[in-house]
Amino acid sequence: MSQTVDRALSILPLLAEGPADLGQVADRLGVHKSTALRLLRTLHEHGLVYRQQDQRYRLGARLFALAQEAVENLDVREIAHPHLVALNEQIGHTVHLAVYEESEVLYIDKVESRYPVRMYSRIGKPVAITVAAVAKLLLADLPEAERRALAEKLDFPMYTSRSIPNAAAFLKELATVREQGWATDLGGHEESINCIGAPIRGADGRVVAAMSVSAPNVVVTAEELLALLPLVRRTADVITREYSGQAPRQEGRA
Amino acid sequence: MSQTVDRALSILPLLAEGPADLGQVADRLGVHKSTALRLLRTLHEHGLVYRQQDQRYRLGARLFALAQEAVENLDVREIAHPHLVALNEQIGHTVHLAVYEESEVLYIDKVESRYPVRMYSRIGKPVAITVAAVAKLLLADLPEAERRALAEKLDFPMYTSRSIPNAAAFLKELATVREQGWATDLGGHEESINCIGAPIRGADGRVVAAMSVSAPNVVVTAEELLALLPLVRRTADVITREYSGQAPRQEGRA
DNA sequence: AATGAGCGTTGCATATGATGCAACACCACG
DNA sequence: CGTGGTGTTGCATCATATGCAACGCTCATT
Repeated sequence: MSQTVDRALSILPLLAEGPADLGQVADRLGVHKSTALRLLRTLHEHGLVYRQQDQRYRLGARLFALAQEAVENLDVREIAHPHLVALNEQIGHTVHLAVYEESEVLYIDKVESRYPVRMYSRIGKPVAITVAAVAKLLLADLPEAERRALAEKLDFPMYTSRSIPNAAAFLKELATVREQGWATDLGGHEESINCIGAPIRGADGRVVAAMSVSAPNVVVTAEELLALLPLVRRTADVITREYSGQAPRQEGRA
Repeated sequence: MSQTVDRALSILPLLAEGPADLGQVADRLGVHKSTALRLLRTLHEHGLVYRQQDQRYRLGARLFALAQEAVENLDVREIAHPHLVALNEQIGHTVHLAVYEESEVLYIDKVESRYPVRMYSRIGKPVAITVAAVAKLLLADLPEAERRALAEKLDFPMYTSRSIPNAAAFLKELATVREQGWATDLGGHEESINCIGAPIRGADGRVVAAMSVSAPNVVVTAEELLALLPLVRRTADVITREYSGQAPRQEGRA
């Protein structure tokens, strides 16, 4: 809609691939160097882009700060967090919280199992949308049309032999998930990892987030993990109740 | 430099404070609603902004993805990470990695303590720049003029009675840190938390990052923590060697 | 039901502001 | 001491962002 802004923003994903110099940016944008320079300068002033010693540009620090603040303002996350921690303390495995947005599913919180300390950095990473339990839960609740459209658009990479192979199978799986109110991923993403998940709903009954528990089958078998399902669903329900409870997001700040 | 882009980008920090509707955005930008609409639409197309059901805008998912990719492209981080993990396994406390950029110091990696008492910090979060050990290390290496200018510009909040109170004391502390090649923060940010840190240098000898170990004094006393200093410094040196790696050219810094 | 207030949205005329050009400055390299 | 590759600046042109006013919609009020 706004050409100038559009061009400027196009620089960001470009730099996400790695640092680039002025000429490269100008070329990839298809604009004059001087134009690219002005855009980069503006991005720079806002801290979204940083210029390293060799004069090349890369993504800047404010990006983190923004993503940071954004995630902290998500009220589902805030409400859910203590419950996720409690669940984690009880059963020990990794617990995830995810939301759906603009054809992507992404983790917005994670509590690590007591295993080798993993990176915080997976938060924000797009989820394997065709196989993850949380993805199934979130997509299963989309309106029919949107669900169908999305399924058509997706790729179905065969991470493992048990990955969901195509749109038809995917839609069928979503129907099941929708029906039963919980979801699994049994080795569909990584051969040895199983997940079980349950939905968190808003006051209107729509699914606003999904949580899951993941564990490698060297630790617990799929059956043992499934035995935890009632506990997981109960946790999700508690969060749902608190989230849809009153109306704590009635007003922002002023 | 580019007014349109400038305005568009100004929307991001504004939304970081919390969701806002079109009118609010237009007001705070001082532009017509229709203008704000176009800017928001452009931001939306790039996924930086998301429109929730109530039509209000908030920061979008791509922001995470970008921050994600950005941090993954930092080579210091990549090289340092395994060493940080190893150090954490050896001593158990929380380990941080931070860089300086544009008058801010921010964490780019963190390995959690194995102890139940954890420190609140987040990757991407700006560090308390006047007191943190990593901040001292990074700032101590700035050119004289820049260091002085920055010190003048800073606020010196008294987080605790041991916080550094003013620019003069700060510059003095930086001189010490510069001299000795390591830094501490003994209860300067939170009364009960101590940190020790060491610098990581590039091939030219300039400090490119800083690492620290933090522990609450209910777990280890400051003296016990300081006893770990040689270990921390050694780790930092190993990272430095690997990072400034290939060309074993002796640096020209004295 | 009817009315109106408050919000987001659209098309359009205007001139602001973004653009590409060409010339310049700088550095590294031969 | 040139020469080719950078990044940078000032400027004339016109593309493009802007504000306006009118419209459509939803919701609350009567």
